Amino acid sequence: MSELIPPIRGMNDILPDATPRWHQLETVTRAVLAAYGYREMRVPIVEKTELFARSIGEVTDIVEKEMYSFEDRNGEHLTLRPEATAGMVRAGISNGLLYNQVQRLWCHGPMFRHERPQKGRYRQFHQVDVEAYGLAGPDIDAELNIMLARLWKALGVSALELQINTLGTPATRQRYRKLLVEYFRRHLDALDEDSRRRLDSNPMRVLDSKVPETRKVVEGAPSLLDHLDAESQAHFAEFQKLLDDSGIRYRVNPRLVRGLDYYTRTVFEWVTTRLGAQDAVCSGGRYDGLVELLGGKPTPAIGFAMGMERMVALMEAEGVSVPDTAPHAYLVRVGAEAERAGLRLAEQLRTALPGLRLLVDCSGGDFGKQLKRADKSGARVALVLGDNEARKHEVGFKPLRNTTEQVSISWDLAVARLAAWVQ
RNA sequence: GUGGACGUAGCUCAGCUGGUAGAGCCCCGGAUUGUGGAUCCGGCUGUCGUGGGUUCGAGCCCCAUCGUCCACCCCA
Repeated sequence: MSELIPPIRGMNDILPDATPRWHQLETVTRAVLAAYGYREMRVPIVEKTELFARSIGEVTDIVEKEMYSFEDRNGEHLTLRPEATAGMVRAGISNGLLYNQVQRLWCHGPMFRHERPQKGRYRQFHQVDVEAYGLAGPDIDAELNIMLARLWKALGVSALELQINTLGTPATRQRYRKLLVEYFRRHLDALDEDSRRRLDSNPMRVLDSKVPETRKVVEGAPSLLDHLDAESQAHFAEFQKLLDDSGIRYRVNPRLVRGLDYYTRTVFEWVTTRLGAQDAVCSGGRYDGLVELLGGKPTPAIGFAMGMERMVALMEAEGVSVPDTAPHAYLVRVGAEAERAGLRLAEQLRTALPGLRLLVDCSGGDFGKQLKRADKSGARVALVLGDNEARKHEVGFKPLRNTTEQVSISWDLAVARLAAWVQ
């Protein structure tokens, strides 16, 4: 044997036992998004590095130390996307989708961040990314979360809490930032090292600190909610009213600060207590300035990203059942005539019954061996074909999950029997 | 990037104060030459993560390295 080539750290293979769960998540998500008028778009996984640097923010952790960046053969600086919004906006502008138009769009696929892997955090991970463009009012903010509440219900998960906050306009945020920095500077001694560092790079993140000492200081800090401009305040109030109307429960979390620079006004996060430290399953917010920042016409926008690995983990944790993917029937063949006839029978069944999952034993052996495999496959029934049956155009119909006797029936009748199990 | 725990068969794991590697599951064969499940019998599989070092001798001790997990940081 040759030398083994190991997989890349933090990048997972999603194995056949796991894919039914992923399909379930994708299928349900697709249906809910369609019900709200969202259309799928597919964009490249690689973009120019500049796109992410400009949109996410030069001084964010993502851009400073987490991106998979490289030079291609032409010397262009490219990056594996660390998030989807920048590419979606770029594609929207490139293709004229965002000019004076309302668009409800979504995409899904892999994202890449060079972080230390842990539970719910990987270097290649997958997101469903949803974006609404051209809508400035709080009703779309609310609708997105109403839609998410419906999605959670459809997926069968309940251990999620909605947290909301507002960051105001860039102008108010800047003013507030100043106040905040001044306040923290007065209490510098009480701040931990990380928080001191953040004071220069991203002071609002200090509000999110988990260090007890720092938390005490944070409690006395000025709140952004008290320094909002009137319009942002009204927007946030209306957003909450609409959530109330829909019976969506939420908690205002003044410390909720998104890590990406482009967020404005409404931000939100659906969190769970069931997944350890990486508790945010879905989060997003408004980014009214991003389209313009990337060279488009000023366009209000709001969106969110759902972490698929985290959602899959939550579904597992909550014991959501997975659709059965075991074969409906397992065909065993013994004898030269039966072997040939069996393949014809299998094709007839598949033609007559779209959706039928039929496995033909091609490993050989006597009836005992093949039936053992039939049982292991999880099939409901074994179709038993020997030369005797083949000559008479019949097949043994042997239920494997109850004690019903095997019967010999015509091929046509086999179609009718199996039809009941195929949707 | 920081800290801690852990890497032994395909999987889950045991392996004593350092003495030449084991169990269960899985898989394969048989009991059962046209019939699965339960039971019984037999069998296969190991760069002990990798590379060094200490030692007469290393799965065990030391160093380095890679990986996994958990937490920090950050975030989906």
